[in-house]
Amino acid sequence: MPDSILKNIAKHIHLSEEEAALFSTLASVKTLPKKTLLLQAGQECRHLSYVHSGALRSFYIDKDGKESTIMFAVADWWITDMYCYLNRKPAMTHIETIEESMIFQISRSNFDHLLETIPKFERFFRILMQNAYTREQLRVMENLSLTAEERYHSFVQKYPQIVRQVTKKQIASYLGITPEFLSTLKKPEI
Amino acid sequence: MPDSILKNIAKHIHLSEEEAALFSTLASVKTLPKKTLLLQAGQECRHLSYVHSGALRSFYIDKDGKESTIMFAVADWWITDMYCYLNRKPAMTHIETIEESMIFQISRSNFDHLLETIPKFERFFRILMQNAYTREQLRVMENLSLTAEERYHSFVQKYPQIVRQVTKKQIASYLGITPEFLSTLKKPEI
DNA sequence: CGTCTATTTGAATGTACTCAAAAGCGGTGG
DNA sequence: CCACCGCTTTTGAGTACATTCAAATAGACG
Repeated sequence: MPDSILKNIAKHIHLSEEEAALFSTLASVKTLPKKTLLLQAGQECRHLSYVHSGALRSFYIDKDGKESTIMFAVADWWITDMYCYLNRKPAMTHIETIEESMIFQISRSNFDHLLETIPKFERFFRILMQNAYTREQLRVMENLSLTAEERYHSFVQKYPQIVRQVTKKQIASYLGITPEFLSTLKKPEI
Repeated sequence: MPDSILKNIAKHIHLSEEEAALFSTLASVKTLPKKTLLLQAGQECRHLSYVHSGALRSFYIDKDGKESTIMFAVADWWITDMYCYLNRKPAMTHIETIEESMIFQISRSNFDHLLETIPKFERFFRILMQNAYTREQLRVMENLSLTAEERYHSFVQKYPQIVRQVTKKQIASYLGITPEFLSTLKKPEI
């Protein structure tokens, strides 16, 4: 088991050897080929996933069949349908691999167990949720105040690595514009 | 000191008498008239506020002077410029009272102190952040997949209380549309 | 009552969309 | 290794949704 995920955790809390060992027993590794559907809307969302390598995205399909990308997750990111994972509701989103990916998964029951046995994880997930919240809030702010072109440039600047790993069509669906329109926009200097 | 805030906390964690008493010493009460500016963009964001009564909003003013409402906070909601509060950065948003309001405030240093002395608060804020995150993510999803009219109806259905306390102009700036356009939309049945 | 802001209405405009089609690119099989 | 297939990206014409600007009306507050 690569220790990328332990390093990710160590950014915010310190785990003893035993705690790290316990944690390792609660997470499982998976290697998934490109274009694998990890979660389907309507299903129970059983796993919180940490991306060791590769790239995934979560997306919503609306009543007209239009896809909206909710988030991308590349190396060192966490991804799940958080609302449905935490509240044991049927998933609203789909999650798929964009390329071959190696991930670590924590089931919902192991998540609860983790919080009970190692309360420090409350702090870890508090910080994780806090960062996710402020990131989403900034996204809302940009959606409200920037033009499509400005949002595109901001995305490229903020997430250059993601830009390398996903298609323009996927970026368009993240920004809330059509691929045709994205292609008319001035290309940003990277 | 009214115990609305202690009840809010009790929704997620149990505090002993002593812990509740300690908490009370770390929060301060304020009563603010209508249209009071609580936080100004550029200033340090020193406080996390819980709304006992009244209504507040946070908003961003972009380079063209356009206001975008980031969030409303009515009774039993928490509000601050979270990113700037947590990272001690200058505020990006303004926060003002919409009507006379009574709030409880926790300073950034008392926040840290609280987490250290009563670790249960890590859990409380984890849940608070988690709810805020999933709420923002749903908002992003709706912004991407719904028309302006659908978003308006969804807002009215989700937050009927907020609709009663704020102006249509403020709702328009939350939805990312102009007041003129909001006024042409079909009124939802409440 | 008078002033200030919010709300509504309408005309002209613009941003981003749809639809169609061509060009580019990557993966697969012969 | 290269030709074909499917998907992505680009380009363009016509359209629609939402904006800006202007002005009238309605409401709130001192």
